[in-house]
Amino acid sequence: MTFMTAARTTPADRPAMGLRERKKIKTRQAIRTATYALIEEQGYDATTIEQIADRAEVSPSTVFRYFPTKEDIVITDEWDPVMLAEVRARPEDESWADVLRHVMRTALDLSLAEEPEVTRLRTRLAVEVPAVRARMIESMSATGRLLREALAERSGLDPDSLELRVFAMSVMGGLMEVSHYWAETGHRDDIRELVDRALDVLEKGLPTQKP
Amino acid sequence: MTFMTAARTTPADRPAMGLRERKKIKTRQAIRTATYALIEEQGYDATTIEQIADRAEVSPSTVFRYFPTKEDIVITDEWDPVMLAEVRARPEDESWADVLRHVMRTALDLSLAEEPEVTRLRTRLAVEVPAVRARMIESMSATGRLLREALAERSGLDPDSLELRVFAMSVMGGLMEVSHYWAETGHRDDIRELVDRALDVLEKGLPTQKP
DNA sequence: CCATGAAATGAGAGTAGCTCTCAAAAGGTA
DNA sequence: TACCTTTTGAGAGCTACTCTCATTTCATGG
Repeated sequence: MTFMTAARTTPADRPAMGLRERKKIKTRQAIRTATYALIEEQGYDATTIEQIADRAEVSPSTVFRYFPTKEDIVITDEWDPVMLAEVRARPEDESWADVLRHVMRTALDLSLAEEPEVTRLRTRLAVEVPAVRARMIESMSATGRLLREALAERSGLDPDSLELRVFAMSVMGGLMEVSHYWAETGHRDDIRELVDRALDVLEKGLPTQKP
Repeated sequence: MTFMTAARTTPADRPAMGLRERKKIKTRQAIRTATYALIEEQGYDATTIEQIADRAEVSPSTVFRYFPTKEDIVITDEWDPVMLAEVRARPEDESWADVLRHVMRTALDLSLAEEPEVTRLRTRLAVEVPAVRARMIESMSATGRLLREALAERSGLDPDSLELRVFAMSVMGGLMEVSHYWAETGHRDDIRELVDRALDVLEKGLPTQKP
């Protein structure tokens, strides 16, 4: 779910870490922050890795050591394991749509509470910058694989079957479109509500369809 | 539907064109042919624009004049208008799933008949090369917009509504996964059959789902 | 508290995709 | 043949990204 904000480090693992790891996290965050700021100021394309490195006070080499591509600086997230756990925690007899509804809401609430502007920036960039959108979809299909696993456990179907694969990707495609819609309409709507409506469509098909 | 083979020029418009336009088409085709050949020989990444230009006997500048990116040389297609017309030609009362079934079959038959190897190469590259996959999904969402239009006409729903957008993209996501599945399993299956199964899932949901 | 090893960083060179500009060549027209 | 337009090639330039190697920074055991 790349359009959500990246999770911060939980306070729990702070004391256990040495100086080294703490510095790494700080650097990572510095690069991201610098990138977001520069993009807000000048736009995505006009922002170069060199500028990012300068503002984050690291070398360009270091930027690439932390993020494989420029797009990844923007879209990387660490939510997948969280969401997978969330799925597993839902009751056995709940429908997949309700499971997703619940999981998405939890994730969105967290994300919007932590860094609402970043969440919005991300979705906006996904609409405006093809490369970012591409990378985002890419990571979405990774999430799709996880969703497949989860659905396989619940439905008893083979996770590698065409049916489950198609199903999972169609759900992801639909959810992706929600993020797009949200950004394109200027983030006016409540995205949680949009997600609910999308899941209705995915569950029950188009409304008021001709017989 | 980027995983299908690009349509050749129909014989009809051959005589009407001057030398200039005929040359352009030949150049375009030369670049594509050179690209496919080089990729088969050395792989996608190892193939540079310079090599492509050399083999196609044009300059690198010209390659970029014909195709905006390297990926586009591989995935560009001209099927969308054809498919849209095909959709419009289907009877009013046919379900969207049947419409898609029909249209997809027509397109696939054409594509497989004309250049089966290219069709396979494309789907394989979409699995193996992230950049190609990204570009392919990109063009898929353009097709998604067309599908939306078509579905709007049939259902009477607003083509810009969240519901229709989500629906169209979920269908495209599902169909995309078919292409992936096909390539990942070594093109062993009959893709027309895979498409049918996928549309069943999209229409009726997962089979044998727990109540 | 210091020496030794490991990990992180920076500097710099190199590749390739892609853009832009401008002059030469080829096609169309009268 | 002469003139205009379109297409092409040559080349310079930018930037994302990779790789290598020397230097610095942290961790650790004596």
